[in-house]
Amino acid sequence: MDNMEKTYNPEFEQKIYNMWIKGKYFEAHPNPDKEPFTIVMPPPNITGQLHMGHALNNTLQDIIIRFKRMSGFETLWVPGTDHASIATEVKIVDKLKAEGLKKEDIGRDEFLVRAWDWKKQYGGRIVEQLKRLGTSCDWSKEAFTMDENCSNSVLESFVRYYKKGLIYRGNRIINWCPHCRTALSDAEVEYEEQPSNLWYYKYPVVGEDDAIVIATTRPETMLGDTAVAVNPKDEKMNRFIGKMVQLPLTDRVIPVVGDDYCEIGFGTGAVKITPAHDPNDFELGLRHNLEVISCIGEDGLMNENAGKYKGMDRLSCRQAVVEDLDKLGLLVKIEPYAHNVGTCYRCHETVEAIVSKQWFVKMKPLAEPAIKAVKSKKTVFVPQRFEKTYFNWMENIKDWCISRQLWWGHRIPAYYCDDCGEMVVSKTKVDTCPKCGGKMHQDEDVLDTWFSSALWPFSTLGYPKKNKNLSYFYPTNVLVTAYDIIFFWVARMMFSGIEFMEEPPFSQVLIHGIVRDSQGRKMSKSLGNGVDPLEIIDKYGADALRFSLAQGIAPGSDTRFSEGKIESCRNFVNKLWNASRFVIMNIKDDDSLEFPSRLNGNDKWILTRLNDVIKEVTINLNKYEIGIAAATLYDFVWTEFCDWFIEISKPQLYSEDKKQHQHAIAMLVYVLTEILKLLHPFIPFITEEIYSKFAPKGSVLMIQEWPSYNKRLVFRKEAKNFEELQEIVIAVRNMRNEMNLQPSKRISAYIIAKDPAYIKSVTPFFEKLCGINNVMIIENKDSIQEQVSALVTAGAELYIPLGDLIDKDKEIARIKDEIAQTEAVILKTENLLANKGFVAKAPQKLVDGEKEKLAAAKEKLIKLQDKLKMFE
RNA sequence: GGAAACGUAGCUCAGUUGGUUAGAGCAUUCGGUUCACAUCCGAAAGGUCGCAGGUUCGAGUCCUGUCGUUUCCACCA
Repeated sequence: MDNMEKTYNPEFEQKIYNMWIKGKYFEAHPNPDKEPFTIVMPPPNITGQLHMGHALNNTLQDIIIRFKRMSGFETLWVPGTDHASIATEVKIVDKLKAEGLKKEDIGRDEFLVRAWDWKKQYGGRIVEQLKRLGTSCDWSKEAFTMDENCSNSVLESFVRYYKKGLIYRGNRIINWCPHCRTALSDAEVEYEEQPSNLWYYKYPVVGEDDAIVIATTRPETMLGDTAVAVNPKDEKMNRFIGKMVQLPLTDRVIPVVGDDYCEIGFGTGAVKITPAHDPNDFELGLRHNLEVISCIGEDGLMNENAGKYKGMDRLSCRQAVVEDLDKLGLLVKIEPYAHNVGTCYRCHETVEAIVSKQWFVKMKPLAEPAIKAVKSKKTVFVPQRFEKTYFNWMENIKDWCISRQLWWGHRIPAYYCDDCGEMVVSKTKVDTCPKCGGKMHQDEDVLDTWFSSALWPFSTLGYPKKNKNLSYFYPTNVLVTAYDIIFFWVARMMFSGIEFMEEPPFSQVLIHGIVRDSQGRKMSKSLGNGVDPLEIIDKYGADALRFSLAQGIAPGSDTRFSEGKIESCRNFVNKLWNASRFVIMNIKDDDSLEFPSRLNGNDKWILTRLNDVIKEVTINLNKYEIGIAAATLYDFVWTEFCDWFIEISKPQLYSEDKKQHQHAIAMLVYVLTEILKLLHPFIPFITEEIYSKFAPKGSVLMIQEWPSYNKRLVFRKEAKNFEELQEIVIAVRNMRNEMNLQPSKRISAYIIAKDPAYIKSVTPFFEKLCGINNVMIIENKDSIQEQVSALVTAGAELYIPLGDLIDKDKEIARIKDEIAQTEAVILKTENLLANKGFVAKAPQKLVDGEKEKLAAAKEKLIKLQDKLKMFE
C-alpha cells in the first residue's frame, strides 16, 4: 500500500482535479437511460474575483451535483461568466483614463476591441479560481453571456418580445446615473438614508397679496416646477386651486392644481410639482397635462432651463437657490429631515430621475404566468418563505427599462432610417429603409446585463436552436443562489423561461444566505473585512473550506466565517486522513478484503449506525439540508467510526490469528469506503485521494454509486448491546477520573450482565477502552468476597474491587450523587405516568418506554442503596 | 408604511411533523505522548431555550402579545 504522510497536506488537490478533467467525468450527454439533473451556475462577472459568496454558492451546487451524479442521474452543471455591462465598461473607462483618454476619443469599435481584449485577459480568472474549489462543472459547455450562442438568444428573444408588443420604446421617467451616464432599472437603484433638510419657502400668488408655502427636500428642482398641488379636500388649501403662482427665480407663472396625491397634514399641505425629475410628479403631470421642463442634464449638472444656475452641480445649485430665495425674503424655515436617497448600485452616485427615451419590457403580461408557476408549485422555493418576496415583487411590478447608454453589451437590434425616421426591429442588420429606401443606422444603446442573464438557463443550452441538450436538460432542476438577486435574476429567468420555453426554467430554487465575517458584518471592500477564499485554500485546502461553508448552514440563512471554524474543519479532514491512514497501513498484501460472511456484534453495531447515517444523509441532501447532512457525517466519522469502531477493532486487527485480522481489516475497509462515498460531495479532493490509495487501480470515487440504505445490514438488537457496552465503558472511565486513577493503572471488575454471552465476547476490549484487564463475569453479587464499588448501567452491573485504590469517602459521595440522580428520574417518570391524560393520549410506545424506564430506575436505586449500606 | 427572519451554554450555531435527561464546535477545568492522529485521546463543568400569556396529557418547537437585533420591499414632498 502507498505510504501516507502523517499529517494531512492538501497539495494533491491539483493532481486530483486534473485526473477528473482528463477522465471527462464532469461532462454530461443526453442519455435516454438516465434521468437528467441539471444546474446552471449563476454566472460570475468577468470583472469578479472569487469571494466567499461565490465559494459558498458553488460549494453548495457542487455538493448537490456530485450527490446526484453518484445517485445515478445524468448530471449537468453548466458554468459560465457574465459580461457585466456596467462593471466591465467602468473598468475599461478607468484604464483609458490612466492613458489620458476618454471612450469618445477612441470610438465605439476601438472601445469594444479593448473590452474584448480585457475579457480575454481577465475573464478567465474567476473560472480558474472556481476550479480550485473543486467544482465539477461541465467545462466543455462553458458559456459567456456575449458568446455567439447567448447573443443569438438575446436577439431572438428581443425580436420575439417586440413582435408580441411586449417590448416598446418610449419617453418615460427613468433612473439615471450621472456618473455611469446611463439609464438604470428600478432594481438597480439602492436607497440610502441620508440626513437632509426640509426647506420651506413661498410661491407668491399672482395678483394677490398672498403666497403658498411649500416644503421640499430638493429646492434645486424648483427650476423645473410646472405646478403646485394641493389636496382638493384640504379646507385650508383648496382655495388656491385654479390660481396661478409666480415661480421664484424665474419668469414663469405656474398653476395650482388639486390632486389627492398631496397628503393633507404633511408639510404645509402644498407640494411643488417637477414632472421632469420625480416619478410621482411625472404621473401627476400626466393627469393634469402639465408641461415637462427638465432642468438637470445627463451629466448631473443644471442645464439651460436652469437659467443663471446652468452648469452648477445639483448640490451647489441647491445651496445657491436657497440663498437666493432667502435674499428675496421667500425662505420661511429649514428643518432637519432624514431622507432616502436613491443611489446607483454600481457606483453609489445619487441617481437622478430624468425623462428620457428608452426601451422597456411590458411586465404585467409576463408576470402573471410567472406568479402562477410558483402558486401552482411548478417551481418551489426552498425555504418556502422566499415565495412571499417573489410574489410581492411580481405583483407590484413596473415596466422594465432595458436600454443602457453603454457600449459593452448586446446592442439593441433596432434600426432607424436617417431620412424618414422609420424604425425596424430585426435579428439581422438592416441597411436600407423598407419604407423610403434611405440609409438605416442601428440603435446606439445596449441591453441591461440582466436581459441576457434572464435567458441563461436555456441560452446556455443552445436556444433558440432546437437541439438534444436543450430538450434533454431543460427545464433545469434547481437554481442555487443567494437571496440578494431574487429580483434581478430569479424572477426574470422565471418569466423569460415561461415565455420562450413554455416551461419555468427550474423546479426548485434553493436560496442561501450570505457569508458574513466573524462578527456578523457583511464582508465588504470598504470595511476590509473580506476573507479571500484562495488564501484559505492555500492555507487549509479546498476541502476544509468547503466543509466549513457547508457545516451549520440552513437554507436561506446567513452564515459567519471564522478562523476557528475553518480550523475545526481542517482538523476533521485531518482526522479522516489519519483514520484512513491507519486502516490502509494495516492492509497486508495477502488480505482479501472480502466482506465477512459472519458478522460479530461490533460489526453489526457499526453497520446499523452506518445505514442509519446513509438514510439520514440522503434524506437531508434531497431536502437541501446540507448543514444537517454535514453534521451527521462529522459526528459519525469522528465519534463512532474513529473513537469507537477503530479502537475496538484493534485487538482483532493485531491478532495473531490471521482470520481475525482479515475480518477486522475487511470491515474497516468496507465502512471507510462507504464513509468516503458519503463525504465525497462535501470534501471531494481528500476522499478521492484516500480512495486512490487502496481502491483497485483506475477506480474513481466520484463516479461510484451512492450508498443506499440496506435493511439487511441493520441489527437493532446488537446495536443496542453495543450502546450498552459504551455506557459501561463511559461509566468506568468516569469513575476512574473521579477517583484520580492513573490511566496506566489496570483494574479488575466483576460484571453481572444482562447478556453475558455478549459481554464475554467483548471482554478483550475492556482493557483497551477503560483499563480493565481482568473481567470476571458472575451471576450473582453474593459471590463477591471483597469490598467493591458498584456501577449500574442499563446493560450490566459492575463491581470494581476497592483494593487500596479507592477513597472510601469519595466513593460514598459518588454513590449518593448517583442515588439522587436516579431518584429524580423516578420522581419525574412517576409523575408523568400518574398523569391520566398522558397515559390515555400519548402513543403507547412512549408510555411503555416510560414504564420501562421507571422499572429500570427503581431497580438501579435498590442496587445503589445496597451498595451504600456496605460502606456505612 | 408593509413584509420576513432571528433571539437556545462564555462565543458561533444545530435542534425536521410537539414526545426520554435540549445537542455540537470553539473557549474553560482536570487527566493523559508505546505503536493512525497533540490538527490528538479520556473526563467534567456550563442552559429557568428573550419576556408574558394561551392551546395541549406534554411546548425550545404551535398561537397571541411584548421587548431586542437584522434584512428586504415601498417611499409622502
